[in-house]
Amino acid sequence: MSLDLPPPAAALTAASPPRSRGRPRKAADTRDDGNRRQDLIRHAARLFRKRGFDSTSTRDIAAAVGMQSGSPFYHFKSKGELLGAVMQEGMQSAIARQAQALERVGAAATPREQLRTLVRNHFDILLGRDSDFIPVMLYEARSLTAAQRRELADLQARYEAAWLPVLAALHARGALRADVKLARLLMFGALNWSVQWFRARQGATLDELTQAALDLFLGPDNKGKA
Amino acid sequence: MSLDLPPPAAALTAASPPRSRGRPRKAADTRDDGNRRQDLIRHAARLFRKRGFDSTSTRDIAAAVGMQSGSPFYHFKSKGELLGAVMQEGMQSAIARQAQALERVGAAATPREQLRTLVRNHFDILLGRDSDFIPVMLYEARSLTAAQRRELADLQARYEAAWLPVLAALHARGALRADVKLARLLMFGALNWSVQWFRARQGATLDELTQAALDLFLGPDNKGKA
DNA sequence: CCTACCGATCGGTAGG
DNA sequence: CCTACCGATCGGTAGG
Repeated sequence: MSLDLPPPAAALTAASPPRSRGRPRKAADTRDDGNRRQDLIRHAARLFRKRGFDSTSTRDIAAAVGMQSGSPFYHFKSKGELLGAVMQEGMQSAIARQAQALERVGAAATPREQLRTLVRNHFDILLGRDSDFIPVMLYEARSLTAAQRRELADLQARYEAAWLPVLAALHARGALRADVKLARLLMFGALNWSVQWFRARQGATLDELTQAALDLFLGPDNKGKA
Repeated sequence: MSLDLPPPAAALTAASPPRSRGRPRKAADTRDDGNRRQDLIRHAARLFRKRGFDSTSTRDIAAAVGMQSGSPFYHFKSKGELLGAVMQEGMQSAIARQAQALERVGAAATPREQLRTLVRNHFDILLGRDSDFIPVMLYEARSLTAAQRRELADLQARYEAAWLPVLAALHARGALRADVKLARLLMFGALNWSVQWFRARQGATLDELTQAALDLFLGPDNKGKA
């Protein structure tokens, strides 16, 4: 599948440093194998989000990481595989962060607090630091092949799985009135659409957003403070 | 701005009918001026929705209406203007349909019934018959120029204006707990995202969707039937 | 609205 | 990972 050649140590910036002469150093334990690949994924995510998959050329991406136009294809078989890598990495990170957030709040928390945790974490993934991967996944899915979509489906199902028991518990105690399945779809829409209008450093904070979403989705909290 | 030549009467289909010979009939009062232009807008909307703006070529659109590759540019100065026309037409139609729906339900209706009308109409515009225009506007806005965006902003503001007093009334009587401004953004997201997952002829109907949305957004209806 | 075309861009590749 | 390139596609235009 992938090429066998290890990537040569590359240090190419605006003012290129003097080329090392003589015999290249032997393959050390710390070869920067994945660094360039990661650079490509990260910059591709940023450009795909900003301009869309179709409007971003592989040349744009190469230039962003300081490569020549053909070089991304040393790391990825095609532009589409680079898109798939962005989404895969985004979902894996999202799942990990979601698990950590739930662990932090604890299993003894009320369903309401668990939902707050999920919503707050979701906003962070969509709008916080390094938040290009999931928006790309949400808004550029059309450019995936059927096979790529299948590969992602499993990760997405894992991410969504954490929501259903929380919503079911809220439904059982009357805090969530709508059908659980439709409620999840509508709620995800409310959150995911924030990518279109939220601007950091202007308007609401992520905490305020989270509060507004909970206020909208759940009736008043009739067991505790006002 | 636009060319002065009236478009010749064109009747080109798969099996082209015999060409009319002799002198073309004189310019009648009913010249099919706008028909071809409308055809282009309608088919462009369908293709833009299905494949996206960037992945749809002007050749695709021309072929869909039975034209040659260069002919769309007789009707539109550029591909981007065709996109703008799709969105303009979509918004004008949406505003008209929303006004009719509100008229039908009547000003004496409760805020809850007015919101139901707005939501149901919005779903119809997004997911019902001839529902390509607004999804294109929602999901291809990135391809617009700044000038086009400004032209659309006025229409969008008019469409949104109908929602705010209804939401304010619901907020005033405690049925809507969240901040009105954020609530509108979150609600629009919940509705607009349905474009991504709703499949007609499978799953819920638009009426069921509307009910679920109202259940989610508003507390229980504590003045009337259960 | 068609015919015939241009210039630019793009994804991708061979060969080192 | 770079160099040098290819073939295809695309938006758009002149001229009728």
